[in-house]
Amino acid sequence: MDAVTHHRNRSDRGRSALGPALQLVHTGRAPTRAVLTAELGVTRATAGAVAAELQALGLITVDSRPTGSSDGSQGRPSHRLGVEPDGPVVLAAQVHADGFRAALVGLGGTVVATAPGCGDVGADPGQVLREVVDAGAELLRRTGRRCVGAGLAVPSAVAEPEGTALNPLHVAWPPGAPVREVFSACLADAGVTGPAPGSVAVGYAANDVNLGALAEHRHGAGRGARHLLCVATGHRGVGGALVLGGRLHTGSSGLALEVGHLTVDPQGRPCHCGSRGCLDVETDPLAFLEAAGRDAGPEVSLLDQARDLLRTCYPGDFAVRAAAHRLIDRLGQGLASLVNILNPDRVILGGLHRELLRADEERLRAVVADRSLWGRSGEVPVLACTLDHNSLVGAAEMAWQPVLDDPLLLAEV
Amino acid sequence: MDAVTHHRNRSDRGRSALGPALQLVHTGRAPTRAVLTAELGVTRATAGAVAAELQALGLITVDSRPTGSSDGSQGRPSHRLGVEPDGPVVLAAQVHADGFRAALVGLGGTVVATAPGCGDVGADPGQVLREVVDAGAELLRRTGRRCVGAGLAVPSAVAEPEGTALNPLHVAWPPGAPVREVFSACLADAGVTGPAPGSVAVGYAANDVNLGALAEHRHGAGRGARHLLCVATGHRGVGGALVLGGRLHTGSSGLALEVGHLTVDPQGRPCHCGSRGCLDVETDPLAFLEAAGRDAGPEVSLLDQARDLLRTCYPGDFAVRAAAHRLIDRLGQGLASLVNILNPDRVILGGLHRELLRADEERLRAVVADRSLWGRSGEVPVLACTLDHNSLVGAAEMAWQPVLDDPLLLAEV
DNA sequence: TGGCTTTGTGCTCACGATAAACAAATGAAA
DNA sequence: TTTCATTTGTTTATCGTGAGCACAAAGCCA
Repeated sequence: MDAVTHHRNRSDRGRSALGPALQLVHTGRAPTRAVLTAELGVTRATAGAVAAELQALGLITVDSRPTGSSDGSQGRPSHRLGVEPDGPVVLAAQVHADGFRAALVGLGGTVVATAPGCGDVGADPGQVLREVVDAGAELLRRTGRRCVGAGLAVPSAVAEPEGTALNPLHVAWPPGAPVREVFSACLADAGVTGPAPGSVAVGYAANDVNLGALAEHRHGAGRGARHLLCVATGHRGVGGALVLGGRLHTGSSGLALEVGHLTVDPQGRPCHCGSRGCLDVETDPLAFLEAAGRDAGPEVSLLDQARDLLRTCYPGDFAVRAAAHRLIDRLGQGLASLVNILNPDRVILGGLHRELLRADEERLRAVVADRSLWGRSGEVPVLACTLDHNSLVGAAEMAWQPVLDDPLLLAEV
Repeated sequence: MDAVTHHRNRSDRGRSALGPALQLVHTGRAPTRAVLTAELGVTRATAGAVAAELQALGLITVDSRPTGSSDGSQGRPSHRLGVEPDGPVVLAAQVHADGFRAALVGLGGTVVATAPGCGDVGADPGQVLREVVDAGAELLRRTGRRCVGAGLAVPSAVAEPEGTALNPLHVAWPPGAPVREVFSACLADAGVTGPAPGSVAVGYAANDVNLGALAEHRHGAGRGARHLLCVATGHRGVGGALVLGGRLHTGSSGLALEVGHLTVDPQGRPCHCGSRGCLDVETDPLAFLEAAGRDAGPEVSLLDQARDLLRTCYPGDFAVRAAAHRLIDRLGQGLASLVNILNPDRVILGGLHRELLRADEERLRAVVADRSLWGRSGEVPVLACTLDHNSLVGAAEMAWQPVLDDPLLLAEV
């Protein structure tokens, strides 16, 4: 009853290099055991032991006989490392304006199976989350894979540590809905398992743009960035996210990067927040449609309408071109403000913002460079996101995180 | 020639708990050995060994017989830990609009000796830095203390890793001046020593507001904050800083928190950046003086003029009150934007902004709360900075950092 | 075939931290 | 005062992790 009180403060479990090693393989930064050795900064013996243990846990593959190995260099070829394709998976879920999506995602961001569900999302979070969790559980049953966690992406800021959706604008949920709690309850009801054998999964929930940023950082356009800023607009409003040192920066209560009310046009349109010219009302799909003089129809999502309009009519149609330029300028102003505040080494755009970037990269980059201190002293890389369902993959990343931090969780009694 | 290549990647030197322990004592979070044991999460034996080693290095004091110890609790009283008052010091330097300041600072943020120097700062960084370093070296000679590093605070963003002053607005330096290089050269010329015995100090240089934030976080109003945002205005323009997890967030190239061009008033005054209503031109001392209808005289600094005016005429004089309210509202808008982006758990204001906070706390807090998402769902603590020379102390913190990370540097051959 | 180069593996060893028993220093109760 | 409970410091034995080193293995290249 004496020393026992001490050694529980920090995670005493686990070889210390096990987690970092798994992350390196997971993100593809350790294709061979030799690279793993160098990246970890340990001896070959240690790296070998670590790789063997991860292999024994069923998380990675170690290919000792790389058939047709001819990477040019001489010397003994190194064992190739990879993610175990038949290893455990996590349940990734996403709720968006047009329904939900459930998927099983393995290490390396591999989407193993997907189950989309369409239709309106009602006012009761419990109902949708039950549907999406059940869909995920069905996937688990069908594939017979071991599940080691679950993550949920929602179109709202999620307050920490409460786990409540503060501003679920695109869905009819009540503000403050306890999404994480409800998600966890659904997981327990469906019998979804967590990292430790026989345990029940705890539900992780976070904002979809944040999770998209996390996914892009690990498997997409953000790989290798130390300070990654993501900005995206899906349906209404604008979301932002920041990844610092491989981790999401969610602020002290989960509400960081709520960038929608940055002023980007002093003479702009009035916003419900009381100000005018906010990023939210100046650069979202509705703003684009209205600036182009088009009416927003209810049949397809605003993002799809705006994207189609931009793709089909962009350089030619005068109104569309003017609208695009208007949004690009406003977006550039907002990005410049964010760059001045956060000084990221990379910026990634999603949703309609990605389309705007593709429409005129030069113009957007010029605005950002012109309006930011760093832009004037160097170049700020502004890129399009590359993953198809980055929010979903990000939800999976969040669910994988405990295992990535301590792979031995999988072997615990 | 094989394994030798490995074990230099990470700092293999040193008991791993030595640095964290010193930081705990340094920041006052470990007043006794028992608390140190708990904070480190190690056994009493380990904590004892660590404390003894730090004492042997001459960094801390371990008082085994606390005279008049009556902290109420029963049980054997714990040894009191403290910073060694006669231990090593660092050379802290600051350049500002009205001259420079040099000081010797010990652990715990204790200013041991100070040497101010007044007058205009010329266009040659080398000249001022030589003067300030010489003044610091003179202090070292007079006191006979061991010097283990040197840090410099400048009124400009400092680009990393170049160490150049990008926008030295308050001094006549050319933009891009290589301050760190020049500072290091002056230190070498003056024979200022570094952490390792016999070594020459390398110069660290950073923005003054950033360093002030670091100092407030460790020894001032920011103690215990996990995500600390500081905003301050000294002479012209506004500076910001963010401390995350005990470390300054300087962004990928040192230019984070350049908050001066946030739009805080769409109908505001034009700014040289091309926009209008920027935080820089709306909330700095000159803005206040002009809003109050006063002419800025050249005799004393703008900050002093504005502060005096606010302190003497605030609630009574109508023009002054209106001007203060105008600035408070603009500042609140800017803080709200930053709170939405960074979601800090504490905000600290310096310079004239501190005076504005003191003039009407309620008004400022109300604006921040009303305009920020987090403010509406909770309360954002907005506080005044408490340290007298926080930039100077912050420069010392920066210089101490290598030792705080690895105290054994002091004992190296 | 025999260098050369690079990587994997099997040992020993050093060292940091734990665990556990014991000693010391206080307050509270008898 | 004596005794006990409580809390902390100290000592010793022990263990686990990773380093260091020697050697084997597996490819290039001549």
